[in-house]
Amino acid sequence: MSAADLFAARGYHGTSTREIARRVGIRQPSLFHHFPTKRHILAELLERDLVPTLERLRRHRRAEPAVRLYAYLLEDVAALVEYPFDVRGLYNDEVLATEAFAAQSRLRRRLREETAALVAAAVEDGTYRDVDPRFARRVITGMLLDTIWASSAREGVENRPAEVADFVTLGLLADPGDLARIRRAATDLLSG
Amino acid sequence: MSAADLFAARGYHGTSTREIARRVGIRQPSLFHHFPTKRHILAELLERDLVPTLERLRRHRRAEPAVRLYAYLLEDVAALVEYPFDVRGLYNDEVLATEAFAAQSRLRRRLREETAALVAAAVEDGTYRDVDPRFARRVITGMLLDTIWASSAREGVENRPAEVADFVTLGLLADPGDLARIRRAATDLLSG
DNA sequence: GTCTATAGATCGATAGAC
DNA sequence: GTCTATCGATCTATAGAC
Repeated sequence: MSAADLFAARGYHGTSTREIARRVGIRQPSLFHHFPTKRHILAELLERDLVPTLERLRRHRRAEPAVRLYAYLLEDVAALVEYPFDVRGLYNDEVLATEAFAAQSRLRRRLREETAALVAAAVEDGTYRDVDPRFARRVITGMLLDTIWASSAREGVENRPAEVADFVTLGLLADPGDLARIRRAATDLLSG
Repeated sequence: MSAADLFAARGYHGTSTREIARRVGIRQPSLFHHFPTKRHILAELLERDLVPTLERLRRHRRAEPAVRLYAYLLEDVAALVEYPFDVRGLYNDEVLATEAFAAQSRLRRRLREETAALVAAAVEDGTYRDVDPRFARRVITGMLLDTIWASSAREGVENRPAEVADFVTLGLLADPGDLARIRRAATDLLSG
């Protein structure tokens, strides 16, 4: 569904149902046979992004927090780079605060909370230095979103997951010498 | 001018000239006495953000690259947090690629190039590890934009500039032990 | 499930009085 | 420099035939 690309590039209001329909190959009113309103179209696209992302974050529950976060970053960036549609910019619109997107907003809040909790746990066990988990969470989501700009800009995308995971981990570690160990544990987790 | 808040929150297309006019306290057609088109309104707002940002990046030309970048981050985040209007989301719309915004796109490209060049110089002199300067540039702009979300969300904003500068520098340094020295040099630069 | 036709609202921008 | 009035385009969504 390339409607997401339109929403991402031009925003919710800048994307007309006529144009969405044209990309799908039907006429504008035919859209309303599949979706009750324009908002429901965006809601489904958001859902299709948020659900697997949250699922990735929740994997490997038994691993140590810093390793889990590293593994999550590897998987998430890899997934974003290969995405069937362009997510960037999907989340920058005020319409998302609307009643119609309540379910998606809940998913998004949960994603944020659980990311911050993971950081907090790694601070707690001494692996990370004493950073504000909400600050770290914001850095991470900011990097993830901006990473996607890169993937469409097609610049050396192969090792980007490792770059992102390394950068974030280095910014958070109490002892930077831990990086190699964490990286190894995370890749073991994913390959095993 | 609170029109920027509207553009930032709802995107270019989601912001009507009627609403902009209402915030300014005049009627919609009166706007067109001050600006020839709606696009020129956004163009001026972009200009008002980009020009001082680029100026900040260019300060302290004689300092070493890693120190300059640290000082830039301190100043830029501090400025963003105190901004008279909300910049977040201003730069996420496809309309910016339009002819009407050619001048602002040039400014923005220059900002990106010079940031990447600063990173490249710090890699060159051995202060930073061997990261892709464009990747680092993207991380930095991603963090800066996402930082602003925090400022409007009003969560412990006082030491955010230092948090951002520390995080970015730690993610880039070849020797994390350099952080204290660079931080000191940068604050000296700004106070001196 | 797709179509044509169109309702009803809102958009950016202009005309012209004051 | 602000106003009222309004044009013409475009928008989401509905009605109803096939």
